[in-house]
Amino acid sequence: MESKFQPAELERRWYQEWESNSYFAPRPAEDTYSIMIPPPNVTGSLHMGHGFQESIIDALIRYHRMQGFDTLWQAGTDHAGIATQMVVERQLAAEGLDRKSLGRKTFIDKVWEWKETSGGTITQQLRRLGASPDWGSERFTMDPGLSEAVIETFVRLHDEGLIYRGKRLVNWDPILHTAVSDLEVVSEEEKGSLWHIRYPLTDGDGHVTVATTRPETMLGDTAVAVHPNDERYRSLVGKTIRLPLCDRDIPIITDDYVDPEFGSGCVKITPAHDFNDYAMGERHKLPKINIFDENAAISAAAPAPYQGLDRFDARRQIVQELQDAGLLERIDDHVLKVPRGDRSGAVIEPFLTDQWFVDAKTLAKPAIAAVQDGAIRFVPQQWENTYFAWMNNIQDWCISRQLWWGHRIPAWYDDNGACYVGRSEAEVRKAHSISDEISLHQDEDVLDTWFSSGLWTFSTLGWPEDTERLKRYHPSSVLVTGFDIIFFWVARMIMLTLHMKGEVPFREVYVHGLVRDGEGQKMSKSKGNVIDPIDLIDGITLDSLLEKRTAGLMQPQQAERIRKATQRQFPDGINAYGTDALRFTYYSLAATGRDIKFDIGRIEGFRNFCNKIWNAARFVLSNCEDFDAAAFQQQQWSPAIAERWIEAELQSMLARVTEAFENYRFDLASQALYEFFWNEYCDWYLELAKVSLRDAPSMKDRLGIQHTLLDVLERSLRALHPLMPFITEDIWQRVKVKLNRGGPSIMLEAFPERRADREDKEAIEAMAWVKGFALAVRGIRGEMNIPPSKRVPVLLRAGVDADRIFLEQTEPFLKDLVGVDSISWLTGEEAPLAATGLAKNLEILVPLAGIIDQKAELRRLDKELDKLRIELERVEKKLDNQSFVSKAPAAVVSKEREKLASLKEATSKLEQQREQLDKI
RNA sequence: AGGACCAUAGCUCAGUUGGUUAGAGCGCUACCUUGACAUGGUAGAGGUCGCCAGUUCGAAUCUGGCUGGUCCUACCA
Repeated sequence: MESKFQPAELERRWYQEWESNSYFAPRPAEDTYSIMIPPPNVTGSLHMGHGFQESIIDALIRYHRMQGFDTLWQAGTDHAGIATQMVVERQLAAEGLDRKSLGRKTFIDKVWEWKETSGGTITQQLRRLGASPDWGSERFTMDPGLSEAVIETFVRLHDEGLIYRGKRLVNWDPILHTAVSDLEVVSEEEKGSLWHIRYPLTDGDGHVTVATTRPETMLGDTAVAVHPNDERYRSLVGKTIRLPLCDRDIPIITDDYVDPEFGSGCVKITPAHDFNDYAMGERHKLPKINIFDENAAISAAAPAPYQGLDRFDARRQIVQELQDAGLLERIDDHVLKVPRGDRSGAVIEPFLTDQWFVDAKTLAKPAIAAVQDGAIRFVPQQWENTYFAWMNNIQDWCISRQLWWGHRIPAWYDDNGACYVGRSEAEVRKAHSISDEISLHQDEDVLDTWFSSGLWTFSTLGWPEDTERLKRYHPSSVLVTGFDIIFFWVARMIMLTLHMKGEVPFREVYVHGLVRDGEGQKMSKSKGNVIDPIDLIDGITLDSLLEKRTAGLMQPQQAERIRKATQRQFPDGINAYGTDALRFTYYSLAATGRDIKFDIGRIEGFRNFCNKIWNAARFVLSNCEDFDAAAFQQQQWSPAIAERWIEAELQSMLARVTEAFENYRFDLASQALYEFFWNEYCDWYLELAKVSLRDAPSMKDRLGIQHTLLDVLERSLRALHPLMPFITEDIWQRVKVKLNRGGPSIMLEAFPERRADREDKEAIEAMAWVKGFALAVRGIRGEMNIPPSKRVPVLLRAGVDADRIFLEQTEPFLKDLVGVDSISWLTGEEAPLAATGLAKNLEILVPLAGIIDQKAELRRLDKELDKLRIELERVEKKLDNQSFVSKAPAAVVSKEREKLASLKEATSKLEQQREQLDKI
């Protein structure tokens, strides 16, 4: 083995080994455990969020697989309607083509072609993470089976009246030319203006002033509204105004919605282009004038001079004309929220069109109940509030999209516009007795991507067929996802699955946080702060990183700033840390579902941990070359104190790890493993074993110690494996040979079994004593600057029986661990001049002769005494408090009393020692 | 506007039903290349647990308020 851990080669080798042997496939067992991957977009590449999420899923999967479950991790990808269509359209644009000139069929063929050739990037990258999904059953949301599930669901919901078609005001993306759902609209504050416009009264008796952020929509105004209690306008209510530039008369009405405090307290109402105005229009039966076309340019419904103008050009022109007419009272600067499409960035236009909707209110009821009554549990639980808040307030879901890439809506129209929904044209004709002479054409629209994602947990398992897989793996055990898609996906999955399948899609939802950069900023291409998980695994030079971060920016002027920031943060690029270190970093940061600031220092620390494991294994293997498993088996070896102790520590680690896994506390699991392996096994047990092996024990003892070294290492590797799959496999393969146990791969082995009979309190106490002794002597050595090469004698005084027993059990270790050449008890005679340390109340003296600076020792003692006295005072005060003594539980009080006695004794011992030292 | 979460060492974070001398990693200081590992070892410095009240014998932990930060939902034309 190399002296340094080199991850790259072995990661590739082992992954290939696992995959080619189908180790990821489910294996029959009584209990099942299943997780459906949140399907990444086929267009996507792996980012830190995926890395984090899939690492968590893989840990859960590997852990349960090792616990003996029939474990399925369902793999797959999402067709991601808008995102994918945009990618392919952009490519066509580069070739001077567009989808309309190609036609629907050719365009869709192109998208499929693209999906086949370059759509699998992300699944390849998933492999680099060591992910172990069942690749053999990978699904895509537009596979025939899944498409069938989509059509079946649509038709059934339609038959039940839960899907309907209607003309509604929807969010329209004028670049993509499609409706989008509320969730696909992001509103950010932007600087704008508030125009105050005079609307003259029809009777010529003055005017009212309305304030608006969108003057161009006045072309579609059908009323002006004031608050019913607003005295200023009371006399005008019922009159009409003459709408400037339009020569239409529109009424002045009252509505509670109007805030008299804002602007002039008088609002123009445009029912066809604003959601609030739409609602008001419905209340007051106002006409709706649609003044835009699908490009958000002015339509034929508006006065001729403006027709065909883009909305922003129209705005400029209208403002100018109002000003020329003296109707523009003033313009205020105004910050407003501008709604933009999350994909296109275009300003979203509320637009009246025919669309398909899901009656979400009806579906939400059982979905709310499922979480309320605990059929589905959120972890952390607080997310349930978010879920309820949205579900109790849910709006009907617009599911039609004016795109080509996606599941086409299974509805057909005849030439009279009559609409028929069915599984196919043939079914529709048959059901409605439509003869072949009558032509039918299918709805041009496709379904929102999230409609098919909503069926993911059961469509992937073969539904609507009643398959074995479906029976076996549904409902899934847990959904692992980010809070950002609770509404998009989680809620819709729960609604659709409960309704279609009659059961919950999953029993638990583990909601993890977002991965942010070191400063807590969201990682984004435009900020130039993205870290690619693959770069953390393989490393990247500064030049390549700069290239990557500044290429293809939407705002090229940001490039210089990004270069500088990147150079500052990664002056030497990024080192190659390997997958295991990256994964372990994710786990250590995965606490309580909060957001993660990704700190490069953490991964470096865990790379070092990998190296530590590697070198510990090197040490063990090189010291066990002559180990003979068969010979060991034949002996009746009873473990000595050090071996009993490390076994007990292993048990306690396993208990912590198991509990952590049950509670999705991957940070605690990783910490327990790290602490056990480094701070107990490496720091102490390997050192103890060195001593015992060197002291030429019997062959029986030698085999026993070697067995412990190998066996504890082997079980540690198995416990670590769900978190660090590669290094554990590589080392395990070498260790299992020595132990003569195990199958072809660590990933198929059982998670280490817990053994209550090996929780050895006595051994733990003995080792605690050893540690206390070592710490006391090392403390003296350290602060007295005694060189490590200098061996010192140690004298003991004032011990109790336990001290003598422990000393007897562990004396050989003590000498080596802390560089001591002799240990003896002081009996009666005067102690020599010495430095004093305490382990509990055992006095440990290191004679000063020729070694120690007396002044330094006095300083050291004073420091120790100060600490003791502060603590002593605190405890005394506590015990002097009558109400503490009478009200606190007896156990707490007696613990304090013991502490007091012990502190007093320690203080007086050190004081005596100090006095003696001071005299000389 | 409503809601959620966060505030602990220079930095990133643990601290599970109130009782520890408040911890870890990184960074920092000193010493050490001793046969697994300098991606290492040993010792050490560093915190009035954001602020103010309250409950309690006892508060980092519970309650209320305040300040600062992050985010979500809704939205004023």
